[in-house]
Amino acid sequence: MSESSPQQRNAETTRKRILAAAQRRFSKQSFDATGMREIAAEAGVNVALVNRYFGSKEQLFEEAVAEAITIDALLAGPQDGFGTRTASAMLSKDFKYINLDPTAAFVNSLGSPVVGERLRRAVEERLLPEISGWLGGAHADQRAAMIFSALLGFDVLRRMARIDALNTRHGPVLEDLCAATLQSYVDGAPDTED
Amino acid sequence: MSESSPQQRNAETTRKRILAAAQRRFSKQSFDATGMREIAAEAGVNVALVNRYFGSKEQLFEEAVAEAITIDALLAGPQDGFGTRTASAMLSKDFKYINLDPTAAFVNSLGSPVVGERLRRAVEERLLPEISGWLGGAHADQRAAMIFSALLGFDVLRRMARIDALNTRHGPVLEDLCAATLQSYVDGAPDTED
DNA sequence: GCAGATAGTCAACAATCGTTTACACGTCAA
DNA sequence: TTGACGTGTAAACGATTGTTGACTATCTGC
Repeated sequence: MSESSPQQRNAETTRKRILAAAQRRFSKQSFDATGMREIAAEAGVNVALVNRYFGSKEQLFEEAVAEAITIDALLAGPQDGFGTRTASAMLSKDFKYINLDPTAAFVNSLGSPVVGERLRRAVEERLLPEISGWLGGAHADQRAAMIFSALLGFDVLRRMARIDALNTRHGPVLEDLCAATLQSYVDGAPDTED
Repeated sequence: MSESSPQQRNAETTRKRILAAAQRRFSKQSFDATGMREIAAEAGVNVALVNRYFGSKEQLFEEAVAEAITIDALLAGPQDGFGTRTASAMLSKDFKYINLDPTAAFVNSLGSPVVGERLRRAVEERLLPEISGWLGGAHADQRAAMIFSALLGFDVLRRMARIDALNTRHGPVLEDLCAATLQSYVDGAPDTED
């Protein structure tokens, strides 16, 4: 391919190709795990060129995610039925609440590839069964996972990302919101035939 | 300190000291960002000894998190009021749903330090205001953050950790659970005076 | 007090990282 | 056609990584 069509020189096009490659890699691997040479190879250019256009790996990353972060699709439409609509979207095969690869761009952009499997097994084989057994009832596995997901998402934003809206000074409001959600997983097994 | 008390030799004690140091570091930094020499220094031993006791960095990590993962405290007590109780705990200053540092041990164990701030700002300054403005009403910032937290936690577990209970084949159940939660954030501003 | 085993250190390994410097190619104006 | 500028490459830099083999120090049992 690259030999038959020698790829005419164009700075702007090349820059975009590098940025797209960076977005793809950062969506699937952590910042640390992603190498400059890896990005350059995917873009079909030399490593030095990446540094030339973006200065450093950090600046490249910043530009890559800045362009990819938007949530427009989910906010299109009326507020009635948002929950149903979004829940449906969340379960769709290629769900994207931010561009490219959803949570990956946020969380997986941190993270080492080899670590994933280790943590996955610890959660799946030890933590969730514990909650699930404690819950009992129909769809206990799903409800257990939802509880852990609520804990996880909340804590990631509040403590890791230090989102101000989740600061302790808003405690009363947040407690009410969390309480209702969590209790609903404990009490309510949804009456769905599965 | 270490000169006045020459630290008598004890393999078992030293091993535990290394493991504790590893847990502390992995709780605060990513797997990649944490170096063997860093752990060894915190444990007060030579790098080579860490490899000698644990074989490799991966094995050390696995043993470190395996010991730290438990959720006992939250499951102690009746199911009535679990939501209220857990929500309260989530907001407490030193909340731990797994030992040491909560979500950090799960998510931060993936991740690069320099990346955190970049993502944090992207979410806080662009994503959340967008949702918040769309929501309107009281405590819109908190409700927006809760929505994103639900998205994040769910997607991390389902797609990154590939938790089986959240597999698409359980779609109907999960959709009901997610829908109720998400819609509650859209409709309901809790009637708390703040 | 003296082997011998165990606990721990030192130094170097090979690999990979992000980055930079020096150079070659391609294109366009004169 | 030639010079010059912008695009791209090649190669090496220094630093740091996880890991290993040879070595030293300490402790234990005789």
